[in-house]
Amino acid sequence: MACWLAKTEPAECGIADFERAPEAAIAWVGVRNYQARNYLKTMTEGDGVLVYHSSCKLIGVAGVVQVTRSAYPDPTQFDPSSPYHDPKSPVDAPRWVAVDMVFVRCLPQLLSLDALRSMPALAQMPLLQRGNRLSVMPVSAAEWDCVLQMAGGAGR
DNA sequence: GCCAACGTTGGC
DNA sequence: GCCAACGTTGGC
Repeated sequence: MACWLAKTEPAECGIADFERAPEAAIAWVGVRNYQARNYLKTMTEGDGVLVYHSSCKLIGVAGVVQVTRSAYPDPTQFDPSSPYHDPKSPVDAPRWVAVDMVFVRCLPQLLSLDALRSMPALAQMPLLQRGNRLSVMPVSAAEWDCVLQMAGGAGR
């Protein structure tokens, strides 16, 4: 199983939205960055994903979800009414992909950005690098364990 | 709302 | 293919 971290604005789609309907898969749409998209394409069913809340009051890792469907064309790219509409994406060769994810758990407490920065074991995470803007990024097994341990939970 | 960082666009 | 302009991200 591979591990990932995905950024989201909780006002739009946060861990609470997954928790609210724990049986329902949510489509992770709207990724419009090529590097992040390429990571999305390599996700497989069962992969774990740390949900990171950004652009909000409580910034940090808030929970864990799991991939239930690997990459498929992101429908919002063809929807003129969607904020993610991409008129330049060819219908016969979709530019952007989505994956489906399902709730696993909320962390007992949010792991703040400061807390993450305080851990030497996490210093290499792209998330913590200066100027980083990647919205989907790989997480090493060691980083994953570190994060969950900090959160007071079990490992993988 | 500010601003640094960085990706994308488009003219040449 | 270069590079300036522009837009977006995201913490503060």
